[in-house]
Amino acid sequence: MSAKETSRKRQGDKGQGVDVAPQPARVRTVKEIAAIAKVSVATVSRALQRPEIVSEETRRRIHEVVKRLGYTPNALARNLRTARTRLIVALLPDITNPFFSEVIRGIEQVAYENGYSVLLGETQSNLVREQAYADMVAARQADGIITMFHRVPAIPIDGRLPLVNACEYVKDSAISSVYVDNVAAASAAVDYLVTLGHRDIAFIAGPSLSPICVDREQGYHLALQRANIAANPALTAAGDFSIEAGERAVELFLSQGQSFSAVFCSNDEMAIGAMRALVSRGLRIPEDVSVVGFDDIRFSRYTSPPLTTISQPKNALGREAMTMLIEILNDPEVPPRKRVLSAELVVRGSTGPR
Amino acid sequence: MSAKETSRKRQGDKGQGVDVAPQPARVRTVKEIAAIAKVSVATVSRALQRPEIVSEETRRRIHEVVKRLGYTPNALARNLRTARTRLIVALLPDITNPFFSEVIRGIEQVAYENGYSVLLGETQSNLVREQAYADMVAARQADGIITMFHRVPAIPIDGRLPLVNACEYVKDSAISSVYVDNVAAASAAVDYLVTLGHRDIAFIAGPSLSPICVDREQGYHLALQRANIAANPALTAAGDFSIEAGERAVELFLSQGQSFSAVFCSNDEMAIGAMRALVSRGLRIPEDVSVVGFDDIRFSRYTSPPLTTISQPKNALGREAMTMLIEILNDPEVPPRKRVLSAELVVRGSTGPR
DNA sequence: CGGTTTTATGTAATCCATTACATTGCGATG
DNA sequence: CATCGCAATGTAATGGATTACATAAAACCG
Repeated sequence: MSAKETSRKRQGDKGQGVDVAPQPARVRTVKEIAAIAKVSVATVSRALQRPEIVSEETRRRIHEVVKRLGYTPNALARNLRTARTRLIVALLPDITNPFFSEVIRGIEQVAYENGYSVLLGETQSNLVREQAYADMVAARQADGIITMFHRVPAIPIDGRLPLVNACEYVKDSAISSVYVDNVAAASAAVDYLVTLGHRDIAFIAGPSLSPICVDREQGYHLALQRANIAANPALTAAGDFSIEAGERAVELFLSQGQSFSAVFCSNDEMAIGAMRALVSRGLRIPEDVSVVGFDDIRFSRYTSPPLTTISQPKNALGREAMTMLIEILNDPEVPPRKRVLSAELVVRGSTGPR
Repeated sequence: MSAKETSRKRQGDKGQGVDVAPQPARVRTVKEIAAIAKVSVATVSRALQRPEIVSEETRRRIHEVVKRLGYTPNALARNLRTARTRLIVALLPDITNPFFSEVIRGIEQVAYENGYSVLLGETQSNLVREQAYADMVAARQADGIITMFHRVPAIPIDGRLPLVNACEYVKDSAISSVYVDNVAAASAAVDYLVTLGHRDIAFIAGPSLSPICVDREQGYHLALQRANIAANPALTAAGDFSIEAGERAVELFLSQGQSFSAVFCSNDEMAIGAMRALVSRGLRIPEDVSVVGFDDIRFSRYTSPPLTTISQPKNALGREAMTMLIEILNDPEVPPRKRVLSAELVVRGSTGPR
């Protein structure tokens, strides 16, 4: 390219006469396009933004130049001027967790339908990272943010904040959230185990910092109460949503000599870990122990036996979250709200009669 | 806050005298900060960018105002002016695929060490989406891009392009890539099966558009050749990397009455599907059929039996990709290069002697 | 045909921060 | 004491688009 340039001492030889510029070859701007197309910058901008208000002839000419030179408007300049980016950031603690992927798909569908793009940020539950991404909104690099964990980063924007909390929720009523009724879902799962005749039902909890986990535990207790079963505290173990945590919990129960015929887990990954630990101890699923998970991630269909679990409406959660965010973006006056969806039990092979 | 505001009819009562402005409450700009701190905009900018060149006293005053008003500089304006964003976009076809998550972690580590932030884009192998994200670079919303699929979107930036292709590669030598030696890895996997005494080894291929899949297939054939085994074309099936594809492939082999004692799969998810199909037909793993995957995703450790697979250096792939991208960003002159890492076989329970 | 819209385009202000260059004040040096 | 250098700060240009407002030409109308 630079070789070509030096050899092009005599310019304007490529037809058209004088208007073939010296081809500065660097990055293009509206100005250049305007000069080459022999119109003003305003017209170029219009031809690109609202083609219908530019005359057929001019529009064609401008588009030809734009295409020929491979011009892409500088989005920073545009966004600076218009004070909007049409970008939203979706934050999730862990992209590995298949639960989120469908939620994201829901977010992206609605975003796309409304002319927004979605960028993902993985926070690894790290407060600093959560804040760093949230700052993008304050710094005007994104219009809004959807968070999928139980903390809400501060966004120092006066007026209300363009944030929706999805899948989780925080008590603060100023924060819009979309999530499922975890108490109802968890108790439905345990109800089902009770129906199957189980009475010694273990529970593997999730991180207790997260309100949804507290709710799931509450649902578990609620169902036991309804069935007049006294909860055995030794049959509840704390976990952190990982496969390993599920394994450890079961090891713990077994090593303590606890007897139980069913385990309800706060998420599918822990259920997978639990199943693994049970099998490695020679127990059969579901003949000896029934296992129920929560979330219905894609892999839960492929465990052996396939996992009975609570299926969250993942796509709907995402769609709803994005819809709410767009509402907020369009009208800062809309009050924050909590939207609660319902989840349903999916019975597969990991549960059976006692 | 708004309640407080309305009650603050008489302003300036909070000490300091006249300089406590009427609190315009809208978005802050350097100008406002400068006015309140009684300095010029240049000094404010300096106090924030290079504090050391501003006098102790002034710096303190400015920082106080910045903090008090919750001022965040407009990143669009900054990036526009400085022509860099310190943002890079990492594109992956499918966030569900656990293979990528570790790669991304590697990317983020190096990015962070160098002051960059990473935004993720899921393309779902959709050309339009790939291009849309890539356009962010052309539009100056991001400095560079790492792609994790086998197509390279066009980025109409004159000069070289700030793009690194990771995990996959394209033939084009103008594109920098980081990937593993798939031929060697695949043949090592098959060599191992041969060592175990297997001779009827089936192969489930990945998308043939992807060069790495072609390489894996080539590795398979290479190993067979080395062992003087004639390849049976009926024992090769096409797949698309999904669990379902693995199931279908095995169903196909079995329904055709093919006899085989081992299956080598182009990725772990297909291997999981294959195992599932084998088990549901009553075959035991590894007693009746050995299964080998590729990638070593997190779940492969938790299948039953645990999957023998090729472990890609996922973190290193990510780190290396980001390192290369930073090199390119720092010096546009560095020539593109292909970096090939090696992968190793991890033997677990899904393989056994014939 | 004069006057009023409408359509197409241009001029210049604007968005907000960064930074080159200019200015000021002060201590150091000869 | 004049001069120089340096430190601290200010002034104004700049980045690249969008768009309010202005203007010119064309279309319309009675």
